[in-house]
Amino acid sequence: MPRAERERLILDIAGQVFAQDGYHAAAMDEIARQAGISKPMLYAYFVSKEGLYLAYIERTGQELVDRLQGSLAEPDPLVRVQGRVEEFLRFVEEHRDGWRVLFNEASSSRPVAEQVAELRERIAEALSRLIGAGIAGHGTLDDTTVAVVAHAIVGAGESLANWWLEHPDVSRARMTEWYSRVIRGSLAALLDAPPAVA
Amino acid sequence: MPRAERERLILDIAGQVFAQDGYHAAAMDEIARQAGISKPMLYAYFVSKEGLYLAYIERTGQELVDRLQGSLAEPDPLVRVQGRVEEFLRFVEEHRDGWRVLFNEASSSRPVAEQVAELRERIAEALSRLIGAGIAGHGTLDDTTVAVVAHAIVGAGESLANWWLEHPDVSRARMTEWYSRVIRGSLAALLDAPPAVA
Amino acid sequence: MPRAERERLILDIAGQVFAQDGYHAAAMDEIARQAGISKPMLYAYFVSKEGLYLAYIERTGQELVDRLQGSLAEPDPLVRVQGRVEEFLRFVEEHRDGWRVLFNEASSSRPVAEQVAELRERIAEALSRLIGAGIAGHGTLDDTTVAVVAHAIVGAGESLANWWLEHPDVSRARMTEWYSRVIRGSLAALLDAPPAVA
Amino acid sequence: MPRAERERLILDIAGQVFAQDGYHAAAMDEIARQAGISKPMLYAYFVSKEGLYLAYIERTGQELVDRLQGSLAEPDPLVRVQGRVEEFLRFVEEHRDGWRVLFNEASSSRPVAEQVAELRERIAEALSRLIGAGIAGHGTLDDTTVAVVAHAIVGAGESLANWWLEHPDVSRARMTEWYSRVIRGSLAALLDAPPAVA
DNA sequence: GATGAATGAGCGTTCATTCAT
DNA sequence: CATGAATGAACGCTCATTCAT
Repeated sequence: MPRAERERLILDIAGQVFAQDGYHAAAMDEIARQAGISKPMLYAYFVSKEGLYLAYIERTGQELVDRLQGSLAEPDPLVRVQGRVEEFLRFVEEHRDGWRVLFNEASSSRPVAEQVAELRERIAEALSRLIGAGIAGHGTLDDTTVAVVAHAIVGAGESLANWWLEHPDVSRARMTEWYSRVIRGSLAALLDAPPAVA
Repeated sequence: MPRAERERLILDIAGQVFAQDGYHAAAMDEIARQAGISKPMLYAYFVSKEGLYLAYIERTGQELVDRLQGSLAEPDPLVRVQGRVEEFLRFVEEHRDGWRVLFNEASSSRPVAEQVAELRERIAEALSRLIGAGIAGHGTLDDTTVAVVAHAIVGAGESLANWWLEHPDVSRARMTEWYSRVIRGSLAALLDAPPAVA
Repeated sequence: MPRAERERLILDIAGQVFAQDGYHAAAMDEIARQAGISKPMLYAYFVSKEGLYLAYIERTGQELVDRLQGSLAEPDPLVRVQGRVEEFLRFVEEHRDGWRVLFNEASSSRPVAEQVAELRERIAEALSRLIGAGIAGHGTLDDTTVAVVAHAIVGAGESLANWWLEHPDVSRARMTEWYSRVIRGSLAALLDAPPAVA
Repeated sequence: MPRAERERLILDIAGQVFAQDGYHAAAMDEIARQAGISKPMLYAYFVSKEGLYLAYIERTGQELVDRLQGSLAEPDPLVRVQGRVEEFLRFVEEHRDGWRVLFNEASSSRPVAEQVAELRERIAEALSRLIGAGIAGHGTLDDTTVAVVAHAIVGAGESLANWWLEHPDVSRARMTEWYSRVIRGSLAALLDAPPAVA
């Protein structure tokens, strides 16, 4: 089995275990066993438990970012927002483990927390660009305001996704509609009037 | 030193340590040392590490909930929202440790995770009631939609609070304004039109 | 409450707890609580956990020895043996806790083990004297042989008593008969012929 | 070193420590140190302190039972009894630690106490069978009487063995003779006449 | 390249024992 | 005289990590 493939396999398993047990409770023994390799191999591939965790977050986070940055070709901003939102919710649907690991367990160790924080930042930035493009023609927002609303939107999305995980009978379409409206409403409310000065 | 006071002191210290190291990495030895008492005392007061953690979450969460549920007397919903938001941000300002423990570290052990999840739920419900009262006269929202937007607002608030912690030079007034607008905008956008059906 | 009486009370409680939980698992906290006094008092009376245990063994053992050494007036050795045996079994019946503590938990700490061993020795010696008197006229046994058979008889009695505790429906009369026969038979067998030389 | 051999080694060491300190006072650290392995290995082999103790009791008890149940071929019951007694005393001689652990420390934890009690029962039962076979032709004893005398004999043996451990200059031959006589005498005395009825 | 076997270091918890009052 | 409050010292157990093969 080529190295890259085995790496992927291990990360998949690790994600499951991390999602189920949490970072600390997850045991390297268990991951190695489920992956069908020996513990020294695990260490050869990922150096340490933290390394494994970071690699998983990196891979999963990258995929999320990729989805969110997918085609911006769509001209209608409204449709564009809905498209992104749907991609996001698809990700949550398809990567429940990844989602849980990324957004339900920020803490753990310092470097892990930082990497997760950085990922959030990247997502917020990507979102900020979308917002910048989206509001063109409807007004202007200074950079800080854009960053803030981007974080608000990211946070709302996290929370909605978690709510959705516990209400799986709600359709993706409804979630998309709700989340899209929250986004549009938030933006509109901020464009509506200049923010209070400090 | 009377028992109640010492209890408070210990919880304060514990909050610091939990916020800094995370639940698992936090050591009872360290907490006892910083609190200036012996480990057996720690156990006499809080039974177990989990007990200590839960007590901290309980106390801190209760205070947050209290603040959010403070006087609803204000008739103008707009002002009312801003009042709540400001209370919330004050809490974050004054209880940075508590905030971190409550909202950056959901996982840990099962009972702990449950207690934190329950707290989020209580906040979302309190918010739902506020929303229900707030939109009276502007339209109607079915219960699910209210719950969803409540969670979106809670998530946005979490995210904004975390952003703020890393940009402490931004004034509370600006944060209040932004967050209030996000809330109003989200509500308005959902009232605007019926949500998509499943 | 006079000191002596309280001492007795404490020992009674301690015996219950020791019998139920064993030496190590028995907690001074528990004993103090059940005795209705504070822990420092417990220590004032008995110095240490071991001291308390030793005091209990001393008191209980003494009572057992006293019973075994009761009136030797009875001229008929057969009746005398049966009398002693019945006293012994009465003790077991009336002091189940004491019996358990004395004979089911020899080990624990070194000094405790020694005290229990010494008690056994005292009982065996008392028995040896009985034996010496009893066999007068039926032959002679050297001192070592007497000591050995005394220990055999003591051990048989312990074992029978424990068996009895688990078969409480068997009457004391039957037990007395059996044990008496074992004793007489053992003695007879040793008198029967000179023991092998070393 | 093959696993089985190390297992044996560890059990030997554990027996020494348990015999010397008693179950509770014996520390896993100490056992590991004396066995020249690390504590985690100890746990890998025996799961827990209790597991180690039970394994030791199991092994040692099994050997004792095996010895007691050795060849019954000998036709002469008198010789047969002496053979068994000698085996028993050999066991005590060769496994002083094991003897102490098995018969001087019943208590400890519940499962341990049960296992030791069960072992005693097995020995008494084995003995009961021997007795049943031995008295054939000399009379009859009801089952309860046989069980009782078996327990008496076991108890006498325990006590004699303990006495012997403190008088090591006495030869095994003398002990064998004494114990055999006690056994024969006890049986004879019970056969002699029907036991008193309850 | 791969692993079975091994461990260092640390954590939560308990309890006999003792001050300060 | 009596105690509530406090602790030092262990102990059982676990797990990420690494040699020796």
